[in-house]
Amino acid sequence: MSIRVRFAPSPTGYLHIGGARTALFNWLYARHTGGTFVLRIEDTDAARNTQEAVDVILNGMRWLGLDWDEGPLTGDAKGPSKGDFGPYFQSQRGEIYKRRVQELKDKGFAYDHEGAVKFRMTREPVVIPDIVVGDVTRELTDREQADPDFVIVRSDGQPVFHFVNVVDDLEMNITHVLRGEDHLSNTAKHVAMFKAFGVEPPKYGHIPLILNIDGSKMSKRDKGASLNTYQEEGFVPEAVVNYLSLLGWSPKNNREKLTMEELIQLFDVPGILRSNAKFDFEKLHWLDGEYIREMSPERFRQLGLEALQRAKFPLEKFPADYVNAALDTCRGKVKNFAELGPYAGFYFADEVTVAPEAIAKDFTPENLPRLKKLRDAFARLEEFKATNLEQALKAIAAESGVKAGVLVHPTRMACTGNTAGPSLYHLLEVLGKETVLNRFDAALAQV
RNA sequence: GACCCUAUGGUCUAGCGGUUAGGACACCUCCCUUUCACGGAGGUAGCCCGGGUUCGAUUCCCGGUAGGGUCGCCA
Repeated sequence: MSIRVRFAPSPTGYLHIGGARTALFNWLYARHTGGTFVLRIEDTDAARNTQEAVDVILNGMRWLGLDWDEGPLTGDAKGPSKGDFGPYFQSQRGEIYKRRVQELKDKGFAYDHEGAVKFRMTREPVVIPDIVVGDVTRELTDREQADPDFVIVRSDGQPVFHFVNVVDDLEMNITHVLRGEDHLSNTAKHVAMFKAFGVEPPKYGHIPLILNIDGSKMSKRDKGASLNTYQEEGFVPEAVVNYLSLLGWSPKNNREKLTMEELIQLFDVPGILRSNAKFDFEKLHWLDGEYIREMSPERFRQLGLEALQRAKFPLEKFPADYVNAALDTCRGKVKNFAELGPYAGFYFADEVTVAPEAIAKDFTPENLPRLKKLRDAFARLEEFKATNLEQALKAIAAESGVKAGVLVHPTRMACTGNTAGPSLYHLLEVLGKETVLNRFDAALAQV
């Protein structure tokens, strides 16, 4: 029988990074096995569900490259979808739930209670077969012993999560459920309901949670908890996917960088770990840098352009060739596109600021004559090209009896306002003679 | 309070009775170099604790401790 898995997020207005990882694992499992990946929107809590909130999820999934075989085509609950098991919005499945509630009542597993409907839960310990952690025998807690039954339909007529989740998995023929470990305890309820329906439950696999770096639970407000921040801060989606795949799963061969194709090939349930993982921003940052360095020049230009536009640089004031040339000097230098603004901002500024401390350090009285000579040598250059610039600077350094660095640092500071940046000679070429001389003069005037 | 899961350097992890405990991020040193980044060489740092089982435990069992999760007419 073909494997059918699903990702069933609730439209809360953002896509939690842990939810994205859950989606990824399910997607990888479907692709690895040649199965079907279903996207179902759990919007039973009508009050806080909006089309915008659903779009956030769809956009996030698409950004990561996780396509679904069945599910909504738009964020509109009443809109089009694909697949034979719809509707894929729970808000549209009311009739199915009504029928299933009646079935439970008829079988004696459900009863009315003060306007709500409750499920008659077993009083015995429930064995939860879990393909990740093994069989888990779940005993009733003290509170559950006092009242084991739980509400499946609210008094306002709305069915609750535990019930619709089970009904949908059943109706949609879901064979495997990979979900966060926070659902493990509740799975006893789900298993009991499947039994009440007389149906074998799907194979459950509870994957470990993603925690903050300090070990606390990563909740909505924590930095980096929303996938959206990675989209907005210019991360490469492949890097995010790669990093996420390494949290709670291991290829077990010391590989760190894996393409989507490799992930699909290697991903399997036995590789899923059992312990929670802390989100290490530094490692994601490293991976992002790897992907940025290896991407094509064209894509680097494109993503770099978008990042600079987000950062509100007045790019329209510059020729496209200039912007591209500027971007090209940054390739292999930044590990994240959000760094591009501070790194390359001097290309698009009217003037740069050179800190007084930098003037004091680099533009010393003894260095001043050399810098003036350099400035004039630059001014005399017919062709303002990197090779010529390098030649000129090294010639001045040689005849002055100093290392190139003595001239390089002040020049960089004068032209960019920074101590680090793209290759000096190349950035000077891009900046052009006029700008370089202007900035040189402005810095010299500060001495 | 009860129930459940987990436990290898700071972080992600390999390991599945005998290993100099391996890799990656981060950090430190050096080399390369026009800065940074990259690359190269090296380094600091780890099996939570206590009992068993065994000739031998990081590895198996039990207990403790710690972390996380769950017990909603939220999902």
